[in-house]
Amino acid sequence: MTFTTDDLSTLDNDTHRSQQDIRAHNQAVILKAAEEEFVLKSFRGATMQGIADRAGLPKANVHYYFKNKKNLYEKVLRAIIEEWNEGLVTMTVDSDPKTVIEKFVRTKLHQAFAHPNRHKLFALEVIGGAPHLHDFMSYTMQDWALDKVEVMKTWHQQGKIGIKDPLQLLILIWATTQRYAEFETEIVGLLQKQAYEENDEARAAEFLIPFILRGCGLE
Amino acid sequence: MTFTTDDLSTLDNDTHRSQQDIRAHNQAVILKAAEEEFVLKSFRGATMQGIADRAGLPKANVHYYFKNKKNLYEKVLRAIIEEWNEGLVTMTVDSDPKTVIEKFVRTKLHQAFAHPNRHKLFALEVIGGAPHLHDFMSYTMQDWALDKVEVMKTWHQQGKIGIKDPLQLLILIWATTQRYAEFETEIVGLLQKQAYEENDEARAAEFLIPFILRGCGLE
DNA sequence: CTTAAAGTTGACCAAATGGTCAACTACTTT
DNA sequence: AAAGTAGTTGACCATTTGGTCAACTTTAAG
Repeated sequence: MTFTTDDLSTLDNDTHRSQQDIRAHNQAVILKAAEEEFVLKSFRGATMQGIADRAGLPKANVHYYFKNKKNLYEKVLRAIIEEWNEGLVTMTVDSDPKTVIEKFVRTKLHQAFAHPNRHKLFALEVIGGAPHLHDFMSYTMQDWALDKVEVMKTWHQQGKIGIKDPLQLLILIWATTQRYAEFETEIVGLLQKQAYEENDEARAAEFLIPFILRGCGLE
Repeated sequence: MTFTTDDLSTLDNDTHRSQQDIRAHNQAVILKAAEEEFVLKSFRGATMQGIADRAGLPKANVHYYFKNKKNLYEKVLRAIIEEWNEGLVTMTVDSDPKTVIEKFVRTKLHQAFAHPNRHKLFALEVIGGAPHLHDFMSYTMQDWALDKVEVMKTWHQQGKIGIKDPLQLLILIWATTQRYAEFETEIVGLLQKQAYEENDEARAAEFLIPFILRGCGLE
């Protein structure tokens, strides 16, 4: 898939458009609509009609671009995995723990605020037993995680970090960063706002990073 | 509601049972089945037939005890709110931060391991915009949270705690404890197990409590 | 300009599913 | 023991919804 979900409004409806543009544009519009609908209603609750309405297209047109609902859902999930891969931080035995951890937290937090719906969808999947993400979680993610755990264990042996059980640290970092996306509804309420504002990401980072570094015995 | 979901198998099928027992028993069986089905399939994806099968009863019998699907769902949600209320920790300006925070984390963590499905269902609700929990979150929860934030702000002014922005701490504690329930599938995989074992709660506590206390500048 | 290919869309269908109901059985009360 | 109440259940119905299709319009190619 080569299209993007950014800038969906570049092309006018009454201008002549190349078929390539039409494909890319419509697929992107549909994917965005589907993402919203799936987050709000979950897989079974989302309807093709609802997605079509959100995309401003007739239902049959959605089926023209995506074979069926499951296929569309899996295409939406793919974006999640791609973003996950972008968040990988290189972490070796020789890295500086403080630098690496700070960068990792900052990246994850930024992704959470940038694409909350993707994180929500990922969470919905995992909570429901990850039926569509099973392979990804059993291989890609687990391999990456256990490798990083080994690195951090070495750090601990070298006295560079005060964490005996790095898997728990990894879980904590994922939990605390992704939380701002997944529980947006709750947190926005606690902040007594209607939606996140620009500085909320910075406010979270300003709290989280020193907190986690202190927790690791790193300052 | 006065029945409980514990000990569903006390009563034999071929013994004569009082109608009171029958009611309590069947409602409990159905609620438990519904909880599982709703977690796995979400509200719309769960079917009354599926719940009935899981409960080992005909579908019409489920409708005999619960007016309709929405009603059943709301009854399941009620258990969540009740558990939430049990997790409240008294926290006043004069409390000892270390004691209170440790107890709070431990209680929340214990609830997460004891009733993962309830936490998953709560998360599903919040992610989907909390349509059924809106009042609870806007009043009960928010009042409690903002009150505790004020207490912790006072602690900070008194130099008893190194946290300027206690709301973020509250979010972090909820995130890290509830995570073990919500992301059970993922974490169990990372632990390379089929399911949590007895010591996994202790292992999480052993990591989390000192980590959070250090983060708060409390040891 | 003509032919082919791509995109659009209203109408339609089959399956799934929430909910009802009437007939039936099992308990409870007097 | 008889009458009344509570619980059980298969059969049924109306609605929703994923998916198809054929007729139609627009863009591309020769």
